Amino acid sequence: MEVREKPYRDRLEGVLAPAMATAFQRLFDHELDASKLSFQSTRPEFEGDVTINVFPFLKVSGKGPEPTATVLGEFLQEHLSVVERFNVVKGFLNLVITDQYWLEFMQEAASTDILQFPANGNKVMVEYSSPNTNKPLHLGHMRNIFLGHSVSRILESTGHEVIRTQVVNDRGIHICKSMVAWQRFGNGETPKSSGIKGDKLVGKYYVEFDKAYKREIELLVAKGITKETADKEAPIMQEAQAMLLKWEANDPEVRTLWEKMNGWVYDGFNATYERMGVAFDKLYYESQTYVLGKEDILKGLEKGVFYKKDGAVWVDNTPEGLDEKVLLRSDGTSVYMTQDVGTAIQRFQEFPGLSKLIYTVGNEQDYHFKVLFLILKKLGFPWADELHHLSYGMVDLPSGKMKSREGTVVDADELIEEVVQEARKTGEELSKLDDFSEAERTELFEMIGLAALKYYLLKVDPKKRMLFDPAASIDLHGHTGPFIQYTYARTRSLLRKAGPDATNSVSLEQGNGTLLPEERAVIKLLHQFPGVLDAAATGLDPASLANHTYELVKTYNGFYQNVPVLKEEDPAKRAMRLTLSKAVASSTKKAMWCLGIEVPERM
RNA sequence: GGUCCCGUAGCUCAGCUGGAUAGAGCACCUGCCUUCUAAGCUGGUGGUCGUUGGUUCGAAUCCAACCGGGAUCACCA
Repeated sequence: MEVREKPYRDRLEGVLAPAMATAFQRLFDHELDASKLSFQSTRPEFEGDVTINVFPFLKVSGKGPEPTATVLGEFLQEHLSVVERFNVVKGFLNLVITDQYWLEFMQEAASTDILQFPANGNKVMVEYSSPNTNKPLHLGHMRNIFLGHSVSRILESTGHEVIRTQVVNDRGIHICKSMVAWQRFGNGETPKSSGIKGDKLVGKYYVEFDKAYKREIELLVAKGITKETADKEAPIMQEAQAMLLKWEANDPEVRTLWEKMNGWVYDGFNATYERMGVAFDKLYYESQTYVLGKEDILKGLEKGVFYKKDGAVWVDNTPEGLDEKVLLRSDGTSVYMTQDVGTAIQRFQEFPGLSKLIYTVGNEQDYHFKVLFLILKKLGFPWADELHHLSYGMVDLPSGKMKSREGTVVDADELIEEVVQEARKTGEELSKLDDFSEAERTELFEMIGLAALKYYLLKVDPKKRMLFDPAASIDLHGHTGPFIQYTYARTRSLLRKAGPDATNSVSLEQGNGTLLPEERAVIKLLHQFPGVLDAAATGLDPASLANHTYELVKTYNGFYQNVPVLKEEDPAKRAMRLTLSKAVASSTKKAMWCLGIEVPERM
């Protein structure tokens, strides 16, 4: 059997699997088919820690389920010191792992960061957020941003070097609309003069544009012009289109206004990002990247990867089960796909050694990315296989889909303020914070509110469409971020009271059978944590990490409620339980860091 | 119409490389604060895992068809 490539997957399996291979040689004179070997946690109603299912091996053993499991169990018990004893139920071999093993692992988890893997030399770029500059960030962006940010952290924890990036969609007809409306109706209003946050102000004029546009269409239709014609001929729309042309022609006046209004938006975005606790290492602006890709497409045309039809350049993806797609219009201009091709190429040139590029973009663009990756593969770039679309589902509201046109979007700033206020309300009611200064309270409530929101959005499988329930998102009880924070604060409280040396006298020499079920359950979840992190990194899935963290702290709460720690008189047991609390504290803190969530010392 | 995704408790979600009696949270009912933080813990109610077939020792999990919901398929971005 080969050495496992992923030592973090599960350490026990790393010991058990080779022993199983040896057992197969000796007992059955057969190679073990490792793909059929599966380990699972023993169900709580049976005795044991790890369960091996022997059904797949009955042909090889030539025996029934029970005898097969029994001989394997005897072999493992005899050859592995970590196997204390075993029992067999039907085809299930339940192994009891020694307390010694669990205690040693606990000690390690308390003294080292089990959720930090060594650097592996891989450089990964993660793109997320990527907003338009004509309106403020909303709930949809929040899922995107928290996801991308969390994935970045998870990748860092598993040893990758991460470059966080966003493409700011700063050009195009949408921003021209805001600009035209501001010119017409703004009377020189600025964020400073109005006290309105920059992105909100520009968003306001985007809405003003739409209103004026609709009025003009109505007027034209009233004059007997068809709706279709009116859509095109409304003066304000023509003005916006003229402005876009001027922008492209580098008209100084338009460019100045554009820079001014985009500047307002960036100030607004940055304030929101800062409150969210996210940041980027590298920004791309579409005003600079939209010209990219044209030459790459032409090169592809020369190589015969693409073809010309009616003056336009096409790619034929029908052999791959997709469609044909235009890459350059017959007038030679680019489409959206063109610049995405060019941008990807540029990034790999700019960052030599970049091994992976992850796009955090909604699943409505699944097809787009399929085509993009395929085109880059056809162009022969070896890194084309390392492109990933982190595709996430839309966020629905109880009232249905979010639509910016219909004003049903949930504004990011408002939502954050709401959850923070809710945290404040609850926090003040519980009145545990009498000695906190106002500044400390504010910081704490900010932390708790954001935890509620981030955890709420991250605990659901990213791939799935999810429902945003406002009441549930500000809930601080149950399966929530604040619940996890609360448990962390409990562990910190214990450790503070115990003093700095409290965990020093922990003894690993305790006899087997002394570990309580509550203690063992917590340690086992800690033991699984590195494997969960590894899987989360591989699957770009913060939800699995979020759910495991919840399971851990929930189990710890059961321990806390039923087993004395500080009040335990036996110094060895007391030290052990404090060490366990320390391990839970540090792992929980790190896991929450991976989710982009901070944890408080007290709450 | 083609392609892709999703249907699990009243609601929101886990579980899905096939394994033992399908799990949480919310909601509802029930106990536990003179004791380490009750933002907690305990017990209970609640399921044809969309439907039907197939694969097999074994299917919520894999395959097919169907039903229901969504996305996407522009010389748009």
